[in-house]
Amino acid sequence: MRRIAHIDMDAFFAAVERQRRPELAGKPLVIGGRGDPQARGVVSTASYEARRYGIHSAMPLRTAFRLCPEAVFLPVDHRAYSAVSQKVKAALLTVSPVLEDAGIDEAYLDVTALPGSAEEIGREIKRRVHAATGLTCSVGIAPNKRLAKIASDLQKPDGLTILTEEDAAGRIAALPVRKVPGIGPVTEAHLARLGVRTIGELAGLPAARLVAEFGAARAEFLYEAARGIDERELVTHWEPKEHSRETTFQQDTRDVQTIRRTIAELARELAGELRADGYRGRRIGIKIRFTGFDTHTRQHTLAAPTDAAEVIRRAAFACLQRLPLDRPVRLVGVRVGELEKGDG
DNA sequence: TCTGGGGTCCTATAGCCT
DNA sequence: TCTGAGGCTATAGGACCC
Repeated sequence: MRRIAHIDMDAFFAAVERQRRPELAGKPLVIGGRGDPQARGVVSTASYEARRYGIHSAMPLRTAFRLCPEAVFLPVDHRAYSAVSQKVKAALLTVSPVLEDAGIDEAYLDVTALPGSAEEIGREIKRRVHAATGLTCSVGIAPNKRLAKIASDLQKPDGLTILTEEDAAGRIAALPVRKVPGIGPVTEAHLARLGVRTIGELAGLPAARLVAEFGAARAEFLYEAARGIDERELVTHWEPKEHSRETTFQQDTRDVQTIRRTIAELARELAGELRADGYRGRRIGIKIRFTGFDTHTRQHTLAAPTDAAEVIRRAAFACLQRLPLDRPVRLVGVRVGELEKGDG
């Protein structure tokens, strides 16, 4: 039987900000966008004090401001959080060498081979993360990744939750299906139309019904998720498949020159990033989001991979020609895919 | 009224080939 | 030559994640 730990940092961005600005202690704190609650942007992290006002991740900053005007709003400082994130991952690697990086504030650890009870291992993980960073995290330990992630979410902040093979099914049955990582608002609504709201009810749906409603691949995922089945191994090495840059205008624009200039800038930034990371890509794409969130993409595959701003810009402009700009534009993005490790 | 930016993966469709 | 099945690739869109 495997033993997988999922580690989730508590209100990570807010915790890092509070650590370097102790005067923020105890205040509702909202991290997101440029830190201007009147500008376009969404909440990346809300401190627990801010959550009491109903503020949560992905909420527009303007809405958060309306809910709690006295909250402190700060811009996202990705570099600072990445630096702390590296310390967290380094601390975790002292516990077990089998680590999957699952984002800036979470990770999976395979702790199967370690001696001691799950409780002891969980406490040791939390102790080492705190010793390295001064921050708290929530930990879930279970027989697989999916259950470990569900477990880490059951008690937070600063929680430790163990799910065993025997009690897992019983303890997740009453949870809403939304607690399963991979079930989002669309699948949740679809299941609700079938009268399914909890993981236990999902487990009651016949496999054939799932296939009819969701298609084979999705049905298999739902079938296994409902039963706590997950044989996926940890992914300990990862290479990026694409790089992209996008930006939302503070006000929607119909001005083609603004759109072209922005695409050119994004292409230049993207090229710099590719060169810094040592990648070249063959697939160049653009994304245009119109007023009303109507989003379109166009892409083109080059004969040879590139990391040159000029080549990316030209291909992006060619893609742009294929989209009629007949409405105000909210967002533009540039993407480079089919990446390969460049040789200079 | 609103709804970021960086990604991954899956699906549908169309064209081409055998 | 026509028709059709199935595989493969390129493209566009969408769901989901942090």
